Amino acid sequence: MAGVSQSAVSRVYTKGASVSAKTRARVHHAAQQLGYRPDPLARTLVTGRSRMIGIVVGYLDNQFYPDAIQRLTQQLQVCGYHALIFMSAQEIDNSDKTLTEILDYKVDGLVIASASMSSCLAQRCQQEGIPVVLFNRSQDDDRLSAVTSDNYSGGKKVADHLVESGFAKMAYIAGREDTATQRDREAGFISGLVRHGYALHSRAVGQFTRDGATEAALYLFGPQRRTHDRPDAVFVANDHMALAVMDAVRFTCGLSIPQDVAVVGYDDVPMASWPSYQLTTVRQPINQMVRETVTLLLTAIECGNSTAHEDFKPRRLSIDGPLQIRHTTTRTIS
Amino acid sequence: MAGVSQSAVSRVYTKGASVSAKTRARVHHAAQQLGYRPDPLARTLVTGRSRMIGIVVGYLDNQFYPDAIQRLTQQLQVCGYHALIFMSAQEIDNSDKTLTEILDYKVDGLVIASASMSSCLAQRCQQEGIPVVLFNRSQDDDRLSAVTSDNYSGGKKVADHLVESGFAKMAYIAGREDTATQRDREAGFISGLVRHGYALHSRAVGQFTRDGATEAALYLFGPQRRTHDRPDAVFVANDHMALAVMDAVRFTCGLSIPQDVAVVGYDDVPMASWPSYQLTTVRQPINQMVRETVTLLLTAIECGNSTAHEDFKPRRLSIDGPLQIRHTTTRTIS
DNA sequence: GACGTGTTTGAATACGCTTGCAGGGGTGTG
DNA sequence: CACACCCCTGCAAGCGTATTCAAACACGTC
Repeated sequence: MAGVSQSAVSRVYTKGASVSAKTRARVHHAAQQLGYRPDPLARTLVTGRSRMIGIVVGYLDNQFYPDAIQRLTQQLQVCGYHALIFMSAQEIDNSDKTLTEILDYKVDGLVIASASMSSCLAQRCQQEGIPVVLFNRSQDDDRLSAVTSDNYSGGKKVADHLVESGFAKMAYIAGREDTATQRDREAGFISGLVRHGYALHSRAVGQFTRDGATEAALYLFGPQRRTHDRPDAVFVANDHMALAVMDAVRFTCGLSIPQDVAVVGYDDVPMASWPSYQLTTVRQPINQMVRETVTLLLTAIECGNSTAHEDFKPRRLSIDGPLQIRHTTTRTIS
Repeated sequence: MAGVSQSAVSRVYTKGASVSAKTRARVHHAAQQLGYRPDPLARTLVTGRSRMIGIVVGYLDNQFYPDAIQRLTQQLQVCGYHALIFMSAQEIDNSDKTLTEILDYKVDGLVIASASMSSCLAQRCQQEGIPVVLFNRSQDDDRLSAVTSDNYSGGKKVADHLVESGFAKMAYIAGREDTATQRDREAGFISGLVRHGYALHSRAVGQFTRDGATEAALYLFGPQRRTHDRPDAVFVANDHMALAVMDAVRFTCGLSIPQDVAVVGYDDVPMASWPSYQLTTVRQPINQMVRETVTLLLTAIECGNSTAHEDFKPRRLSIDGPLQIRHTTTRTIS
């Protein structure tokens, strides 16, 4: 040491502590020379707060998630928190192991962005006293905070656009049926169609996976379909699947987009704007969603810390996102 | 407590400790009822080992990295370690902040997969006593372990394939010039060309970014090029850029692949096999690379733990990967 | 029953930090 | 000068675990 007691040192590195300018300078100087830096782990041990936020994510194939993780991480870093990323394998028996792992690491809060994570799991975390925010995923249980884009309104916008563009036989390719995200997008879409006097022409399920979407596309547009029985537009529950659908439609079914079929996705992942796809899609306002998620989570953390952690009301935000119109729905008038 | 001392409990949860079957049973039973589980943080505090591995990555736009992270995480989990992911913003002044953050979290080891991380940073970590393995990235400093695919041999295979397929005016689009990965791929490619009596026709730099690659493609294939001065094949330093090149070549330059230009990439990311691209590329044997990386790292950790941590020899592995031939280089004989 | 051997066990200490508490020195007021 | 008051500071008690050390114990043997 160089001059003072150990508690003085601690206070230098604690935000709201009272230290004279003189000792602070001395400590800083000594720390510089010794290369000393306070150990956050030991700090966690005594304060109970780790300044780590867990991010639970299912898979990274869908470019939307790497993108979201990247922004979440950065935003958290700005607020002095660090992200701890958990990959929840989609197997069910594993989810319990994941849970205990998360609790082990004493994260201060949790962002769950994985549709494959059982819903009770989130609840259990919440009950253990750590705040949870669902990201791009909602749930019936309204004790959980959630941030999503406005899926219902998004679906509706797609319907409006397709009708206005002159398409008539609208199909839908669904994600996993057990997710609210999927339900809302479809409900919005169908309600939009109905409002214009249309009904859903046909439907298939793609499970949010590329393979599932490919299969669904083959079902809707494969050679077994007669031309008059074939949809002339399809809304796919997310971009990850929509890109697969475009590939299948073009290269397996030999149809052209948008002349034979219009395609619309949801998310506006980077690839959607690539020249090979030029996919019309509903943009998720990801920056805003990330900001809200972090705000919500940190508020809950502060709140739970200062008082009994029951007084914080969970909120469910759904943020409106614009329809990004690109080539897959713009018919060249011939 | 239910019956025994605290040290006994500790021993129950420590691997090589001697506990009678009776106490073990009693402790387990009590733990079950109390919902007790040992706190890994407190354990870390006293043992100095956290069972966490840091993964440093620059950006996730290039699908290769999410993919790698996913596999690394899983592989580490199997070995009882957990991955802590650090996103190093590419700004230089930030890298120092990143470093201290990493050291703060007392990771047992580090995988660096970010080309944007200054090389001295890795060294400093190494000097602090935490083992480092470079992933998909090599370096002149041979005190650092590294796992890469055999970039030189990969480049050579590309040259062989292009020559054998009858292409003659070979161009190359480079990544960031300051990376060994880039240098090796180019050197292998050129040496391969030379061996067949060819020379590099032209060259541009894409900086491993999509925008950079687009620009490079425009330089090589834009309208200012006369047909006779235009390459008929281009090897791009990675798939992420190669996809951008394909888009630019097709949609901006109006050329067709592979009739006007053949394109080859490196990595074999999932998108390379999508019907829209069908990109010929050198496959990175990612599973094997991940396995080796984890093995190397864990060995170093064990080693450094048992003895003075200087006896572990850094190793540099480069694993051979096959050329995946697809449509972008298969000229239909007309 | 005494003794040696090997296995369990508990008490004590350390890990690096925070924080409540009380004492010490300064300042302003009566 | 005495008093109250406030700002700093050091002391000491933890936080939940691993680990050393010596004591306790079980068992087999002579």
